[in-house]
Amino acid sequence: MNRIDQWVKVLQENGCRITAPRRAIIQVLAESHRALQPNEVYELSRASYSGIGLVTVYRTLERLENLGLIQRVHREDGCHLLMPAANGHEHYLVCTGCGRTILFEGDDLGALFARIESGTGYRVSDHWLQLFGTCPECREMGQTHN
Amino acid sequence: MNRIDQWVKVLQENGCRITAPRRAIIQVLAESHRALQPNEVYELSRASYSGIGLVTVYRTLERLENLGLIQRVHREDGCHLLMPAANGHEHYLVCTGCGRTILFEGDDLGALFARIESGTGYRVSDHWLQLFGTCPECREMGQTHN
DNA sequence: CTTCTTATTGAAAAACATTTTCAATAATAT
DNA sequence: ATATTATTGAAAATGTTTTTCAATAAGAAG
Ligand SMILES: [Mn+2]
Ligand SMILES: [Mn+2]
Ligand SMILES: [Zn+2]
Ligand SMILES: [Zn+2]
Repeated sequence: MNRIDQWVKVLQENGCRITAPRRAIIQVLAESHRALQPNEVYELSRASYSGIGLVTVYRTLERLENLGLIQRVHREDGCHLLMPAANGHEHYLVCTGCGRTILFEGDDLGALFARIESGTGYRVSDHWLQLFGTCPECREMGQTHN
Repeated sequence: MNRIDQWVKVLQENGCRITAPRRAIIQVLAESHRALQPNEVYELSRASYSGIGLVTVYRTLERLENLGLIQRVHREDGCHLLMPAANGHEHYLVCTGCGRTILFEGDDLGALFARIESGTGYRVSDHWLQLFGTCPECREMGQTHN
């Protein structure tokens, strides 16, 4: 079962109606390998449903985020970019060249948390880790062009 | 030498003039233990310089950020909160109750980066790590009041 | 201290992003 | 088929950040 069908199913299970505008938005986001701004989602969605309104994009993004299907990706300039959500304990690695974003897991911060908790009196309940770097394609281009 | 004087010095060294509005803004930010929104900086600055304009706040924030004196703190809902910048390799730990933010260091992600690089072909150049939790004061209040 | 240069200021307007309102439409259950 | 009601897009409202511009004042120079 592909991601689009999964998302549609989740929406249906939560009493949402499946409409043409929503299908267009879901398709754009579910298949994107980089984080998109609301405005970009709007533009790209118009390819499959030209009559779509920007308002509907915002409303659908909110739904998808609340259902845990999409997630924010932060960047230096802003934090309103959206990507298919991570599964469980995964984090994003964002290419600073082209924006292509992949997921990774396996960070082990338990020891760090323990040390911080005993040293500061704070209790650590959540962490947010995001990596930046260069994807193979961008590095290759950089080497040949610069 | 306290932080306010340090910041003033850095500004002067970079050809900036020290004005009353700037002093007000610097004082607010340099002494804050939690991240502030531009609007909050504005309100708090009016205490020491009532005639200040919001525009000046935005302009000064940009300066301070460019000079590396303040830094953004990210939160679930937004990333436009500002704090005195970390020194070197430090990260923030934000209390989700009161917003009080402290710094820590000593995260060792080298092994993780190496594994990701060899596994994905990406090169990791930068990382953002931010922790969320509860400060001692908030935890105590939570226990007695709830 | 006085004069000069020019960075800085605040008001107002503009630009931009996001949310609310509302009547019309269409998805879904019956 | 029909009824219910979630969803839609246009328009207006809201909130945030930036730009424009003439007046001001900080700091350098004499
Ligand atoms: Mn993690
Ligand atoms: Mn680190
Ligand atoms: Zn890339
Ligand atoms: Zn707290």
